[in-house]
This record gives sequence, C-alpha cells and structure tokens, in this order.
Amino acid sequence: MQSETWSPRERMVYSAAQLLRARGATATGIREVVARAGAPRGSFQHYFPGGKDQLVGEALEWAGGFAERRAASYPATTDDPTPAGLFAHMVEGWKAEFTARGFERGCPVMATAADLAGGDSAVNGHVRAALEGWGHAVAAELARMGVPAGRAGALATLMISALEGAIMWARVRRDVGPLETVVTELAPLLDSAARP
Amino acid sequence: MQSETWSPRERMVYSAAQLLRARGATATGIREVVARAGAPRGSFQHYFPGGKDQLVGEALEWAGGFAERRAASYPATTDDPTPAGLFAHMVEGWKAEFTARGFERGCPVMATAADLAGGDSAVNGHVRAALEGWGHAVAAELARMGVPAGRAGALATLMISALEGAIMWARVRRDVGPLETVVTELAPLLDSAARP
DNA sequence: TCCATACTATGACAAGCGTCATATCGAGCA
DNA sequence: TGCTCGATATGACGCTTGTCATAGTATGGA
Repeated sequence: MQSETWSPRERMVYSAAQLLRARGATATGIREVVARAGAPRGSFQHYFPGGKDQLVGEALEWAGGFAERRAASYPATTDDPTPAGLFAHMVEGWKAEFTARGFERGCPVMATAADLAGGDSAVNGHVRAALEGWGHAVAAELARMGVPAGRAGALATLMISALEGAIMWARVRRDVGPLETVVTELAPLLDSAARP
Repeated sequence: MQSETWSPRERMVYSAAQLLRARGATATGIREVVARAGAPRGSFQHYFPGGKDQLVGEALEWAGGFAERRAASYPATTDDPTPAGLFAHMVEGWKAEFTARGFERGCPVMATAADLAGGDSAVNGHVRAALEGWGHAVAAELARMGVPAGRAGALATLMISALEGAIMWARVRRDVGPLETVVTELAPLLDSAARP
C-alpha cells in the first residue's frame, strides 16, 4: 500500500476504496478503514470532517480516476489500436486482479451503487461522476479510433455495462470465464463500429 | 404485497427480496423485513431457524425463479421470436419497473453479490444458483430460436452481464437511457447468431 | 378434557456502528 | 520562552444489528 510514500490521509482513502470493493459501502466501517491504513483513529475526523460520506466520496473519485487512466493507457500498448482491443485491455486488468489476488475485491462503483443508488445519499453524486467520467474516457478512446461521435458514447455504455456485469458474475463463480466470454462475444461488434 | 393471499412466511421472503434490491444485503435488517411484511417478529425465528442467511437465500431463490420465468415468458409474446427480441423483453421489464416505481430498487442478485461475493458467506451458493439458473433459462430460449448450443451459453452470459451493468447505470443516473442503449447496440449481434 | 404442536410475543444480550467532545502532542514562529 | 495550530489520542454517546431465551396463545386430534 505504499505506506512509506503515502500520507495517512491518502492511505485512508485507498483503504476505504479496497474495503468498498470487498464488502460494499454499508459494511465498510471507518474503524476498519483507519486500522488498515495504519492511520491514527483521531486523524479521521481531522481529515474528513464530512464523515463517512466524504471518505467514500473520495474513494470513488480515486477509483474513477483509476478506471479512466486504465482506459487512456491503452493506445500506448499497441501499434494497431482497435475498439475490441481497448475492451480486452480493460477486461485484462480485472482478469489479472482476480488471478493474482483472488475474487475478494470487485468494482467499488458497482458495490457502492448497489448499496446506495436507491436512496438520496450524498455519495450518489460521486458514484455518478465516477461512472460518467469513466464512460467519457472510454468514448474518447473509441472516437480516436474512428468510431463516429454519436456511436462512441453508446458503445462505451455497453462496454462498461457488460464489464460490470461480468465482474460480478466472475466473482460469484470464482472464475474469470464470464470476463473472457464478454470479450469474445463483443469483439466483432466493437470492431465493426470503427470502420467508416 | 398480496397480504391477503400470502402467508406471513411468504411475505417475509418477498419483503426481504425488495429490501435487498433497495439497500443490499448488509443494510437489510431483519427487524425491518419483518415489519414490512406485517409479520410477527417472533415468527421470524420460527420460520427461519437458519437466521438471516436462510432468509436472504430464499429471497434470492425467489428472485432467480422470477427472472427465469420472465425469460421463459418471451415466446408467448410474439409470433416471430428473435434473440434481440428476447433481450428487449428482458430489459423491458426493468424499464417498466423504473418508470412506474422509480429507481429505488435494483437487482437483488447484483446487490447481494456486491456485498457478499468476496467472502465465504453461506449465501454465496444461492447467489450463484440464481445467476446460473437465469443464464440457463436464457440460453434455453436462445437455443430454441436456432442459436447453436455452444454459443447460446456465451450469449446468455453477455446478455445478463450487460443487463446488470445497465441496471446499475440506470439507477445511478435515474434514467432508463443505458437500458435502451444496450438493447439497441446488442440487437444486431444477437440476431446474427440465430442464423445458420 | 387433555395434551402436543404450531405459532406468536417480548425482553435481553453482546457487539458493532458513526459521531462527538476533549485532551495531548509537536513543530514553527514571534 | 511563549503561543498557535495542525495532527494525534482516547473515551463516551446513542443507536442498531443478529441472535437467543423464555414465555404465552391457539389449534386440532385423542
């Protein structure tokens, strides 16, 4: 957790994100977040006067940025970027996570949305921002590959939706199969959209 | 809630499912389930000696059966069944729900998976059973329309994954747009799989 | 009438939660 | 040396949670 280079505040945000991924928003307790961050308990209320909502909000901001950077990192990995390749790149990150670290941790956006999207929590705005920022990043990459502007947003929505569902399914089955399935099945559709 | 025709036990299972959908497994309290069911509190431990896990498990069983019946109900609604039509039928149920009752309630399978899929809760088996039962039901419908057996399962996985993700996104945005998007974008891919 | 069984009722338990109040520490600066 | 202020420490508050224990009531058969 980069405990040497990160500040206690950063470590709390990171720990919150990881706990969110594993258990969801409701089951994530600030005492445990603080303990895992190796941070002083008294510092929580110092850095996060907005309480749990603020902490969860910042964790989602962090997660959203991470997902956006992941999408934006794709073109540098290949000489011949394609929409299907982008999707495979996004999914590959999750396959690697599950293979290396098991299926304990899912997507923090989905976990928080499942818990809180129905109500009017202050966190809702952060969930939405993370999701739409991610969508815009993916759409921007698609557009760069020649997908028409009007289509890129729709395909980004489809890609992220399918990815989220496959992440859930993979965790439940403890098997990356569903992730591979959506990549395989979606590939021809995605690539056919890039041609003029 | 059919309070006249349903037994207290059935009402508790149903109420648990609805609360699961809105808040997730962790935030769903036994006391509230019982209260909403209009059931006596003492009856809970009588009907569910297995505690909360048993109640949540049965709620998921109920939800899985509901999703399977929804998929199986498609052929009766049209003279010319197609894979894309099946997917549209599945999504239509969610659009109607959101339009009529708002975005408070999502999918109970996703909500429970987000909370518990990482651990080794006794509920995990029920989540998995609900998901795979649903998948098999969808695959069976696809096969009936001429989708090759080897492909039907994969397409069912893709359809359910995309649907789950779109449900989440729709709730977060409080807008059925993402549901419509995945139907539109997936339609040609799905129908192209039905031809020999 | 008696009794077994199904169901209902209620109170208590330990544990956890988010939050708050307050005290102490430790540098930097006048 | 004093003062200030960011950061840390600790204890307590009221509340909710899942579960358990222990009653009471009702019903139906012998």
